[in-house]
This record gives sequence, structure tokens and C-alpha cells, in this order.
Amino acid sequence: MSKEKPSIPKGTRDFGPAVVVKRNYIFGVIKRTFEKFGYLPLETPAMEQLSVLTGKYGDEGDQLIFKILNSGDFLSKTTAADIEQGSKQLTRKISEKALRYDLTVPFARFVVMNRNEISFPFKRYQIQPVWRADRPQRGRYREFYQCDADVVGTNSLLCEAEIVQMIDEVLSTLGMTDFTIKINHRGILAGIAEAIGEKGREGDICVAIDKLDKIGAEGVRKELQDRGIAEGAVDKLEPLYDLKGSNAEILDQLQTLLGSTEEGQRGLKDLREVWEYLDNLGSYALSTQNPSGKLRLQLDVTLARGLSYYTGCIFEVKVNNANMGSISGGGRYDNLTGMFGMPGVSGVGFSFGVDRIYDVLEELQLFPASSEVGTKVLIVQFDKEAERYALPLLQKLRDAGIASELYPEAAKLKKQMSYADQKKIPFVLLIGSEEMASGKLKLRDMQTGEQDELYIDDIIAQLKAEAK
RNA sequence: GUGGUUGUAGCUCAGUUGGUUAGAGCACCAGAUUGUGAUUCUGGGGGUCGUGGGUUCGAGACCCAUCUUCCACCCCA
Repeated sequence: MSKEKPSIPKGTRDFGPAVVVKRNYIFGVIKRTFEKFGYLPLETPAMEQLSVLTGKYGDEGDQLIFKILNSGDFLSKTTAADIEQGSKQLTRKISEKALRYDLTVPFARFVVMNRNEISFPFKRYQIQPVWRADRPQRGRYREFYQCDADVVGTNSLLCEAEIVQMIDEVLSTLGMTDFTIKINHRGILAGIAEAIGEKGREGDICVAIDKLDKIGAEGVRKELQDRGIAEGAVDKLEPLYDLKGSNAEILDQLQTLLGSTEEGQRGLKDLREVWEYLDNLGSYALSTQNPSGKLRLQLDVTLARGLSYYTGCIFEVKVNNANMGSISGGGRYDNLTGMFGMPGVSGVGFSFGVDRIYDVLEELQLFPASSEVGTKVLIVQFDKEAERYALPLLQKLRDAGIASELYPEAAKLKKQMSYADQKKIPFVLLIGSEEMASGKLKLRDMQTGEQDELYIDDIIAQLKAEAK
């Protein structure tokens, strides 16, 4: 026997029964919503060919990919020269597979591999864990779940509008009442860059602006200057930070500022179209008021979401009454499958951060009691004879759809009762010699402590009524 | 990847400038109560002080390494 204390790898977690039940509740709401909007599930393997993943997330991303050591004698194909050339060269020789880093690249790979079977537009959702060799922090793990929904093969902005609808529906169903869906457009950002005289520099501008919440206008100014943006340009940029008014008013202000730029025009046209779709859908996101007064759907020109592959609309969701980063985000990308040699497929997608949503629901105490499944009734037994008597009743309860268990041995009553107590089983059924003689069983309500003597059919009826 | 931080019972934490046998609350187990949990009373079990080295007559405390936790960057969900 080893004395070694068991442990799990850094940045990973066990989920106990109570946590899994709550997580499944969140997954359930998300799945039902995705399916209601015509998205179908997809699953891909935990591991991909390393070559499929490398180069897709930038140099930094490549370092964060968990590589899988080749099985067998993984050194057999390497030479001393390989080792001398360093870890990059060596990695290719000793590792051919890697753990999935996100769900988007495997999705693109799937689309390309199955292009002839798929009918476009192709709408899929995917809820699976991904792995990153990142340094963990609160809300950041090395293994975590992503819930992606993407549609590829159409340019229609209806998809963008429906993303807003799905986000609104999922979060509302989960009981959140104060959240803001921020929306922006890469065209707007490009237009801004052009309008302030820094055409083509929107990448640098985005990275800096994205930090506005965190480091403030002064910090952003410094970061922009470090990145080589002219001071005059920054002066022109800053008024955009706090554009006032409704979304329509902001759009009008942007029209005068960016109307002359081609990219800005494209962004404004797209955004107006999204709003028109939402309007005609009768979107709750347009009509619902947040208690904090912040708009439910907010055009925010400072939303940048890194640089990555987004080319059109971009989204991000912030919960206003909880201390948490964005819990959902996404956007449109023009050329997702281009990396696998299939150009010209436009797509738009977004993702929920389940771990963060969990923390928010916990913080705001929004998990409903009904999300906690569990045994409804425990049959307590006194001896072998009572056990035999109880077995058909147990089956009858289960046939009636009532989650029930029989304590598997004739332990002390105290032990059996406290088992029910700790497992939060709301009812206990006591079967002893008196009960067997009369056929009337004692049903104890563990919350009130009240006990009734009832026939089994009445008990089933009562428990079923209770379940509603 | 850079800089910092944390680790003592199942959990939350005390533990004096290094000095007997490392404590508390909660939790757990048993009894008070052989047909009744959660409340009450009484008793009990449980710690190689994250791990490995080092300094010292003596280390939970000091030094080094390593793992882990959390935080700020980087980046991201």
C-alpha cells in the first residue's frame, strides 16, 4: 500500500453530487434554448491531432495547448540533433495528439471533413470540456466547460439577432434580472481607427480600449501611446468613450462621425439591420428594463474582444449585480474554415461560460429548489420480514415515478433516520410489525415532523401531488 | 511565461522573539433514548503541522527546493 496522499492536477476540480445537479440544471436550460432555436448537438473527441490545433491560437495559444506524449517508446524516432534544436522541434517528434483547446477549431475541422454531408446553413451547439495549460486563478481553470452555438454558411444578420434572443432567454430563464448584452462591430472599430487618422491600426486600438473598464481613460491613453498611436488621434478617440443616449441616438452620432469611412458604414448598416430584426421579433431584450437602469441591449463602441478572428458583430454579456467578468461572448467570423482549406464560409457564434454562470447564480441565490433532484422517500426497515414486505411497495413507488429507496439493511432506526436527514430526503416511510399487520404505513414528513398512518395508494397519491 | 501570496484535524481557523504531550468551533462516532432525524446533555476518535532537504541541544515557527492555493500582469472563459 502506498502512503501517497491522493490529489488532482492543478487547475482541475471534482464536482460532487450537489454541484453536478446544479450544473446540469444550467446545461439543461442552455440546451433547451439552443434546440428551440434550431441548433443541434455535436460532440468531438477530447483529443485532436496536434497539427490541427497548432498555429490556430497564436504563439501564446500554442504554448497553452496540452500535448499528449506518444505512447510506447516516444524517444525512438528522436535523435540527439532533435534535442539540440530545442523543445519546439522535439515536441513534433514526441507528441502527435493534444487535448482540445476550444470548441471552435474542432467544429471548423468537423465542417471541413463533412462538407459534403452537411446542408448549409449548419447550426450546431456543443457542450464539452476544454483544456488549457494556463496558470489558474479564480474563475480560470485548466479544465473547464464551454457551451458554444455557431451557425456557418450564411451571412444573414438574423443569426446575430437570434444570438441576442438566445442570450436573453437563457439568462432570464435562469432567473437573472440585471444583465447587459453589449454589442459592437469590427467595422465600427475599423471606422473609428480611420476617422481618427490611424487607419489599419484598429488591432492596437482594440487591445487598449478593451481595458477601459480596468485601467481607465488615462491608462488606455498610455497604452495607446506605447503602441505608437499619435496623441492627436487619442484626443479624437476619447469622446467616444461616453457616447450618451439611446442606442438609436448613439447610432446617429456614429453616423456623422464614421459615415465617410467604408468600414464604419458597413458596421452601422449591419447594426441597424440587427436592430430591425430584433424589433420585428418583438425582442424582450429591447423592451425589458434592468433594475439598475442599464440597458438590456447596449451598443458599446469600446467593446473590442481582443483581435482574434472576428470580422463583424461582436457580443459580450455582463451581469450588473454580481462581481464577475463576462459570462458570454461571441461574434461573426468570415473565414473560420479557411485554415483547413475551405474558404468563403461565413459564420457567427457565441459561447456561455458555465463556471462563471454557476458562481453568479450561487452569489445571487438563484438556484431554484426544483433544480435539486434527489430521493423523495426513504423506506425504513426493522427486520428481514419488513424488508420482504417493503420490496413490492418500493417497486410500486418507483413505477409511480417517485424517487425512492429502501435502506439496504436493518440498521438502527436512528442511523436510518439520520441518513434521510443528511440526504435531505423529505419523507420517510416506516414499516414494522404494526404496520404490516394493519397495512397502514407511517409516513413521516421530515420537515414538520408530522406522521400520518396511510395505505400505500394514498401515500403514492400524496407524494405525487407533492411533486407538483 | 513574469512577480507576489497561501498551506496546521473532514471544514473554518488559533498557535507569543524557536522551548514539555500542537488547540478551539463546527463536523464525525458512541451513549443518555432497543420504534424516530434535525434541537439538548455526556463521553470518544482523529494531525509524520503540504512534501523533501538544511540550520539548531531543540523547528509548526528560521533558510533552500518543490507541489498546491489565491492575487496582479500576459492572455482568456
